[in-house]
Amino acid sequence: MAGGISLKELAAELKLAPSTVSRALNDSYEISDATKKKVISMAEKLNYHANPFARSLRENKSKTIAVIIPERINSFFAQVMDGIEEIAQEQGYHLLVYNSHEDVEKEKKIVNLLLNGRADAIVMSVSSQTSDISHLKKLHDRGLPIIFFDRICNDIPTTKFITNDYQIAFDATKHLIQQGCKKVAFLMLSKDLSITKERQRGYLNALKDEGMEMDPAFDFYCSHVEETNVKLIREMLTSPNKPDGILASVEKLGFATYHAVKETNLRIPEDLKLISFSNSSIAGLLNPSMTTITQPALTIGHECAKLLIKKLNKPKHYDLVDQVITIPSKITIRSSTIC
Amino acid sequence: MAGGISLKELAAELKLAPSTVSRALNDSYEISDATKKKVISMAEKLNYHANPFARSLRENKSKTIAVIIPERINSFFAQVMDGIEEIAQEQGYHLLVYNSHEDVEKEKKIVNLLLNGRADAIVMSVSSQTSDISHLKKLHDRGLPIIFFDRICNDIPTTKFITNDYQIAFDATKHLIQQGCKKVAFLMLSKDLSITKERQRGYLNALKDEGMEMDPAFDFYCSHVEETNVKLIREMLTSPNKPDGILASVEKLGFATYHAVKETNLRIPEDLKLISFSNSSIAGLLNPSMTTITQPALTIGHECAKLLIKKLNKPKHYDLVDQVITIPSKITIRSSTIC
DNA sequence: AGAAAATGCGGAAACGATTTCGAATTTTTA
DNA sequence: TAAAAATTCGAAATCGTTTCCGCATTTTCT
Repeated sequence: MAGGISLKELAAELKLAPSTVSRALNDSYEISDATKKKVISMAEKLNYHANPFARSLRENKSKTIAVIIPERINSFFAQVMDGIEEIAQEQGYHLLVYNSHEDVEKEKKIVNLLLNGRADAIVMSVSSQTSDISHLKKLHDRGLPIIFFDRICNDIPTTKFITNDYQIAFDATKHLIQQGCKKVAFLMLSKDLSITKERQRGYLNALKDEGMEMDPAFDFYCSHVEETNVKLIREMLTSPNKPDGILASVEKLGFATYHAVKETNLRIPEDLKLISFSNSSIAGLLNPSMTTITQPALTIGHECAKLLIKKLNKPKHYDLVDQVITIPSKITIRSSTIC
Repeated sequence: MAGGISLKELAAELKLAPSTVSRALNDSYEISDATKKKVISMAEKLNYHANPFARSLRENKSKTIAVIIPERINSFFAQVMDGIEEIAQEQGYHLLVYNSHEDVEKEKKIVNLLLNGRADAIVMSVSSQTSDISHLKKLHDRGLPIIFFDRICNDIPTTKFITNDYQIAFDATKHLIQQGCKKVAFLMLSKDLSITKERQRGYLNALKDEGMEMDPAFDFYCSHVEETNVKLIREMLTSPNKPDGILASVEKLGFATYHAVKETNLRIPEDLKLISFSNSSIAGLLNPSMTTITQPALTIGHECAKLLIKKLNKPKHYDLVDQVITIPSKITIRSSTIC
């Protein structure tokens, strides 16, 4: 820093030893209240700020948490980020944020960047392309605390936070069927994703539970290219064997369906009922408004950060045990599923 | 780090001096190719990673840029972030991200956090509450490079990136009038914001240019509380003296207007025409689809990062001269402004 | 061939904080 | 009042890099 003053200079100004000044600023019991006052007021007067790198070097911790998300323009991830930041900030932690853009190669690069200890811990949701997890294993093997949320890695023994993916997808599918859907399709990003597996399981079990056959054509894989998805969905919706209900396993596919329905003579909800995972407040603005599965994004962020910081503050007392913690979602029924 | 090996240990393993190893890894001309090879291969074998804090301490730079935005759930800011990250990553910079939540007190806290040199530079867009800028002045006076975008601080002599706020608001207002609007209202967040000043100027000048009187009731200040805004806008829209056109100066107010219009017998665009600043792809999904002013968010992010990194890499050769760089927006005409 | 320059590397200081160890002074205790 | 204990502070080591300075050895030049 340009005008920065060091501890040593501050000590000289006070005619004290650097060790004394350091202790005074850290409120050590070894220092008298009198000198503490002196030191603190002089520090303020001279605008002293401890160099974070010197401290990190010495203490071997950076008070920094890295967060890796697969996309930024996504209300769910944005809310989780807000939740993490809220807790982190009140605990004096800083956030290093990375966007993998659903690209496993980018994700690997980011992970490699974090191998040097720049961050004390990691919170992440994997990209939809991530099936090989050796890069994440390496991180974990190095002893870096890591927590997954939403799109988790079951093979890495640590704590994960998710929503009740299976149950809520089950409920959502049931809801569609109850509203009269005979042919329900399931839209997903990638079969490797933990969330698609669980949500798909809920979808399939709901079908089975209702004695409905499952049409393989309705297991609908999408890409991460918006235009392609819209085109594919539209093709499905205009084919002879078209579904009359859709469960979109991620927000972007819900919106893509609305896009696809436009320039089509299909009507929602009369011809097609739609329910989608989404945390966007805009769902209620669409016409017809969209029935959504809303994840507890802020809470997930809070819990991730709380647990991680507990672990970081007392490494011996807390452990990131290998478990999956579930925080339930809520279904908000709107016009896209009821005539 | 747990399994981390230090430069000294690596040097011992190689039977070389730490200085030599450091130079070899940094590709110094003083080291022969032979030993460079040896050092590099051994470093890879032993999984050596340079401690970033030791380096930062020594070099007095952190390869880190702090970004402060007023809200995260906002397609414009999210896109700018993506743009910044793209350039930053390819130049080896990390991003520390903070959300001020439109709260000037939070903004001050964040800024104070950055006074210790944790970040080499700052990119920011101020909160809507920010009128006193002493905290930002302090930052700048300390010599920390700082760049503003969108919501800028004219009183701080540095480079700022904005869009053609005046002109595009002028054009948008003209567009509304051309579509038959007689009474156009202007929705804004806070009068202190640089963007509202410019956009309002464009709006007012367009009215004047068309010989239209400006009704003070149509200068419409909103809060940052979503529900309040919706209520206020609805009241305006159902009052005797109601506008037939609206220019929303930020995305969230455009959406709030759609919300307000619901549960009202007003029709867009027949009774009310609306154009809003927005970078959301969902604008096209609304019914009727929303005419928007789309800012070059990604480009703004790119340019901020490029300039800042140029400055950081060659502090002597580049300066953050006191100027405002304008990158034009585009109006995307959709159904909310044409019958 | 002898001086000058270039090459290749090691030693040690420095960055700015924290902390261990120790010492001096003051207070308490017997 | 002498000894023990508590209080308060200083000197120096340490974290892991980078870099200034120095020193051989080899190469180049005249």
